[in-house]
Amino acid sequence: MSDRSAALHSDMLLFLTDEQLRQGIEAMFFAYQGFTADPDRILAELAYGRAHHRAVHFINRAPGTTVNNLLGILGVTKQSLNRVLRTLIEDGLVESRVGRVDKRERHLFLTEAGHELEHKLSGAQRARMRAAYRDAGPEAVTGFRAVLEAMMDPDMRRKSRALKESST
Amino acid sequence: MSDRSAALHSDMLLFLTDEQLRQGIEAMFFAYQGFTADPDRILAELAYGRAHHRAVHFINRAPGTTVNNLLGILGVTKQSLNRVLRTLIEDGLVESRVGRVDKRERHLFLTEAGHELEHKLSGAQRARMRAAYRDAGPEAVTGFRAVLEAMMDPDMRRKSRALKESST
DNA sequence: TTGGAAAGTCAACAAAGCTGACGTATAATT
DNA sequence: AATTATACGTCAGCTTTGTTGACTTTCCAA
Repeated sequence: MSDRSAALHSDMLLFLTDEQLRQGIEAMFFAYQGFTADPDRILAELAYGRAHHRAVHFINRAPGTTVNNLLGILGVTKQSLNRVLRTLIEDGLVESRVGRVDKRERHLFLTEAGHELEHKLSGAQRARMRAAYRDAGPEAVTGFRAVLEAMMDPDMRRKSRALKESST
Repeated sequence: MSDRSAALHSDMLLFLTDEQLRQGIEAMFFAYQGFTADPDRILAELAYGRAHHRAVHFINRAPGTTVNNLLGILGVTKQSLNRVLRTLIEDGLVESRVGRVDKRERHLFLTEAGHELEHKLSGAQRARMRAAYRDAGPEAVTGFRAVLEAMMDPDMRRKSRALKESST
């Protein structure tokens, strides 16, 4: 073992105590509470839930996505997604268009009203994210993103990256 | 505005694009999926859910805590917690002792079996956290924690800190 | 000592996940 | 052309975990 890697190793040993890891786990829990709190309040007034939010979010991010694709991103069953999607379509927030090349597919889009809700929800969430970034400082953000990426399941990491690249 | 704060300001403007914020939001979503995946698999085999995990986790962290206190940490109603707690007590994972000074209160403790489950669950979660920290590097961890803290609701931040301090 | 507040429990309901089975339209394969 | 596979929707029924409302038991303060 080189001096350098030995130093790194002992750094890590020092750092990754059980207690530190537990604190990270708890931080993740509490932060996620905060992360969802603002949209939850908005959704509650509209008789929607988090499931609706997620659908609206990802349809906005990948307009024209198919039901099957959305399923893969959200990690739920089609029955579960279908229930949510049906109400969103009925309420005129989402439009479902039959695929032109493959007519079995349904391509999903936000309507004007859908975009409005999306913007309201993501606005609240972005405001919190922005505030957190501001409080933590620019350098912190890089680390934050790196750890989150590393925490994902590999196939989700792939999907996350695909979304990022598609929206540049 | 000083030169320094002007520079910082423009940094921030550059940094906090809508797109960056959205990516942070998505990263949070995908990472949380990964974060809960391992415990979820273990719990499924035991016919328990995430709610049981959370209860067991925080009882372990704050042995002797009251139901009311736990309620505040978890952010659910007492009826919801009670159901979970009841099965854990029936199954012999949690012990509920009537308060000695205030007999209305119940103090909660993990039994031997409870500790075993807690260890199994947190082991899986710690392993993932450790791997993520390792992949992201030590500097990243500081940033990660800072952003998570900043993202919490203030009262939750207080509770998170109280837990940290109590276990040193 | 009595009346209100607090801690906890029981009952019933809702949201959103799940499995399984089935139907229909379209595409792909043989 | 016939078969098989895929994409989507739907029905039924179950589970987990959240909610509100009503009820005891206990404590405390007027």
